[in-house]
Amino acid sequence: MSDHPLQSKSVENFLKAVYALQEGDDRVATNTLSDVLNKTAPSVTDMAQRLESAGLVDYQKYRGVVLTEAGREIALKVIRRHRLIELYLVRELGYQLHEVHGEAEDLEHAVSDRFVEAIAKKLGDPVIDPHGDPIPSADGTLLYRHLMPLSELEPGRGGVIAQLKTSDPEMLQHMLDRGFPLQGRVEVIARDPFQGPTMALVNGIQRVVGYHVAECILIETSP
Amino acid sequence: MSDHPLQSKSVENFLKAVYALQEGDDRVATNTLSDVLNKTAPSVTDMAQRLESAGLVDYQKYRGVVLTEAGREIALKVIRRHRLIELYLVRELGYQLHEVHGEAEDLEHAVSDRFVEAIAKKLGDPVIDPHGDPIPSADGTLLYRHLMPLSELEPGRGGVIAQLKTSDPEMLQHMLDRGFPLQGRVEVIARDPFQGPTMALVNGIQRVVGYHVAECILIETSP
DNA sequence: CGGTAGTGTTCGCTCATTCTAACATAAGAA
DNA sequence: TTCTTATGTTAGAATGAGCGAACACTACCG
Repeated sequence: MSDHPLQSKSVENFLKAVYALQEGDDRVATNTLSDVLNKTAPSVTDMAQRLESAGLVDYQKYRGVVLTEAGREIALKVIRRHRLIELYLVRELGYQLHEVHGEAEDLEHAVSDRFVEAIAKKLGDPVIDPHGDPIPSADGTLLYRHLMPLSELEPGRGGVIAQLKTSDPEMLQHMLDRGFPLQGRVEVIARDPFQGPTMALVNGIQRVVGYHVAECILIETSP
Repeated sequence: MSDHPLQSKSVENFLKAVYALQEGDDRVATNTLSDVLNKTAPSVTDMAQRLESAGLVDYQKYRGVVLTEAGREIALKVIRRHRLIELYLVRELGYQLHEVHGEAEDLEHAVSDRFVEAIAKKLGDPVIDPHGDPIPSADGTLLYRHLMPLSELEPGRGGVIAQLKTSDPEMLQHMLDRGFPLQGRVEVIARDPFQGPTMALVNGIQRVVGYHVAECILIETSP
């Protein structure tokens, strides 16, 4: 079942990265992938060519890659695994939010479909992972929410913290340290210009956070 | 932490196999390993040489391998992982006994120490896995029990089924089908000669099982 | 003691994944 | 448009993991 011909850790990570970087129909540059995957550019080009001939991506010399339908399916499956595992680690095994990414990164390539569906069931078929990312359903459907970065919310506007968009454990920890937990009610008070810090009320307490971090705090806005 | 230089799936499986085959100080033949691991003989020799120079086994040309202390440590760690995972799958995720081996076989190479200790804790630091095998403790200690194969128990003698010593899901299922569950109280009634079937009472019900299967049903004997 | 059957090793290759160094192309500045 | 810098690609090599075919060693039989 999960023994497709080309299904190694590197392939899965490659497809996952392409999926993440490819908004809409934009082609993803090999060098961008090389950064994200921490591989040298030639390695990426090579993988792109191999996956092209496996029918998982459409690769064109000097023009980057896009996922084919087959590639997208695998990417979504891997993402489903990843996010379910993260949630499972938090809910069942007492992991802290900042610890789960690394662990899931390895496990997602080792678990069977049987395992994934067992934990999904145990968790009650969740659609949101502990970072607030949507969990693709088994058939590849994603919950859609219109979220805005905290950094773009006008003073006076507010909502609920819906997603902490970073896989860097340090940044995640920083967000929590600064008092921006998932599900927190937030209202922007002010923002300094020139990409300065944002001041906000979170659950009634005044908080401050830098611009680049605020970009990664996504808000489900309320009127 | 778990990023030792040479720690791949193949290495871990190799060490695990050597551990399992090496009773006492006997050297393990490369061809025996080649059978167990489902690899060709040259592959095994090759691995033996690589692990020799990594200091994990003592390999001597034409004389097979034995684990070094370092190799034994890794083997025990992998076995601990494997057995804890099996128990976890049964207890927490509703797996059937015959399903766990395969899944654990993959997961054991992907989980972190953090994960292993989290499930160990959740399970209450168990010392026996769902097949009745002892689970090595974190520092490598194994519960010792003196067990006898059902096939060697004289008629009239009995005890408790302590271990189902097979990793073949089919055989495992067969044992359960024939009415020999772990923890069952068993008393041998009779045995046919020439490696014939054993007749026994299990939890008061009369059961029959073939010789080769009875060899794999281990009994904690009572007087 | 010598020869053969069986066991174990070496050789030479392949594939996947990665790297560095050298080359090629595209795109914007002049 | 030409040139330069950015960005990408090929070439060539290494490593880990395997394989089949050919060779080497052991051990036992006579």
